[in-house]
Amino acid sequence: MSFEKEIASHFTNGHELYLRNISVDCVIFGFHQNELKVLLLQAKYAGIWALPGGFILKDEHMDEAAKRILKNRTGLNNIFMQQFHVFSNPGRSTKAINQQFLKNVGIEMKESWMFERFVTVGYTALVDFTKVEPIPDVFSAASEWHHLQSLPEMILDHRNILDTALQQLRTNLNYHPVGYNLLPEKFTMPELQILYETILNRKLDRRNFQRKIIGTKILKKLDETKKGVAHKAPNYYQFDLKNYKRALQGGLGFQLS
Amino acid sequence: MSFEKEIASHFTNGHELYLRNISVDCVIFGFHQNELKVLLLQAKYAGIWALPGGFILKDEHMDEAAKRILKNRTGLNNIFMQQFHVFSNPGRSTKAINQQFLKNVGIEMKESWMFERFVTVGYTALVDFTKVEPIPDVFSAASEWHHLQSLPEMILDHRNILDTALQQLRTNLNYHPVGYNLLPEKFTMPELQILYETILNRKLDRRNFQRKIIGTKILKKLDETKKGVAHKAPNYYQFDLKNYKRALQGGLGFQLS
DNA sequence: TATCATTGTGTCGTTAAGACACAATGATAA
DNA sequence: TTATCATTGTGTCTTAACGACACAATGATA
Repeated sequence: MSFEKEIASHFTNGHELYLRNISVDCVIFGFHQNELKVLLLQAKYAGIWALPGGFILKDEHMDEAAKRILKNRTGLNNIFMQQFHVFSNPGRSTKAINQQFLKNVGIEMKESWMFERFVTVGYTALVDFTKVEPIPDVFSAASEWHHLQSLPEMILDHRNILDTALQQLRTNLNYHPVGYNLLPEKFTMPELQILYETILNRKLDRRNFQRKIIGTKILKKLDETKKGVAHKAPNYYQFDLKNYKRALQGGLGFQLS
Repeated sequence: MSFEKEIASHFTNGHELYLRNISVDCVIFGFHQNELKVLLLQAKYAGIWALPGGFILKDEHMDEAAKRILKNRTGLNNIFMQQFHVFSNPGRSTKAINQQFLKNVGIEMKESWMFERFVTVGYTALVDFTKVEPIPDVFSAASEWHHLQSLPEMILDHRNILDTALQQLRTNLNYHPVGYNLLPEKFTMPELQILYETILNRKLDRRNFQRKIIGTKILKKLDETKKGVAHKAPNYYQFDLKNYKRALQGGLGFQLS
């Protein structure tokens, strides 16, 4: 299908596929080494940035919709995702933006489900950005990882959604284990600590960190040290997946200073 | 407007007023003395029970919708409410139920926005049930307070919504102050403790409870004791509204054993 | 006036967490 | 070959929060 036809079809018939007035926006955080980024899409023509989002199929659980969006923008499966808040400002309509978009495509349209107001549900995900080749959606010209320190202007309340998600991500470090899919199979304690420090954007005490993480029992200590490093070789660990997944559901419950 | 006309109008034209495919369900907990109840509506004809719910007006914030629903079912204003979860099971459609309802009213209808699937956002509220004269909505024959220990069969996933809300209410005791609007202007420490014990459904240590509550600074100790009680007269307290409201936003952060 | 259930206040031990010290390690440089 | 030194592994000390518990004060009732 040509681009124009795809767009026209989406605006005229999309409401036969999707629920109306409700959308899902995903705040996909990307980590690697010591960097934390977030995936943003740049709209065609307008150039403004937005969170990857989408709609809920008529016969689809909202969680599935979030996973589908993640899969379509990153290619990743089986990533832990969580709904964290509903954003329902009455001004959440992209009517003007969408009409301008259609005009640029060369389509005239008076009415569309896409012109209506959307209540949106925010989801978070945390992935390794080196394992992702970002894929823009049909409305976007680019899909890129952005440093949290230098974010571009964003559409509607997406900046607020992002900020809320980051808060939630940080709070969740106290309740949910983090690191699986983000670190190599075998990793060292300093590597895990850097992950936490990067998310929190502050330093943690090395010794107290180790004590707390060990206390959660989500790690298995391996009989192996990292080779070829200057100075003392750190021990390798790997996640104890059984305890890790239990903690994902049940929670950890410690406090990071 | 006659009942039949009101119903017919709602099913045929309601989507001009409200957002589609999204609803709000309120879990309104009621407290008094040492009892915790929840407000449920009994559907006309079918007799099954449901949480008070409703829809979001096209130009209304979702929080306002929740407050409007609370106001309409209880008459209460200015009650602290919180969204706590989105329920989006693909099977969340009341098509069969609504068609049966219409049949009982004496209306035939093939299509309606009310037959579609709804994603619903759960809200919690906690009120004094002696200050409420429950008002059924147009679909309901009765509106009653139910003990949490003896709940009737409920529509769709409303029982699950209620259980999730109760969990959230209990967890929130550690983060948000509770009691304003539920206790008299002046109250005693044992009265406040009973509120907490009733919500948690377990006993707390009297002395440790006092220590923690005092630590939050949400109370002002009055120079007055309760009169006419057998045994030692307990002191009166009242809420320090400034600190109370600050804690409502910012959180408390203690742990009840 | 004694009783007694209840309230006000304090103490003790345990645990979790923050701050910090010191020995062990192992590649690198002298 | 040996000393250096940044980094890691492990432990201790102190403080704060909290659960368990003791005891005196109160005030209507018997």
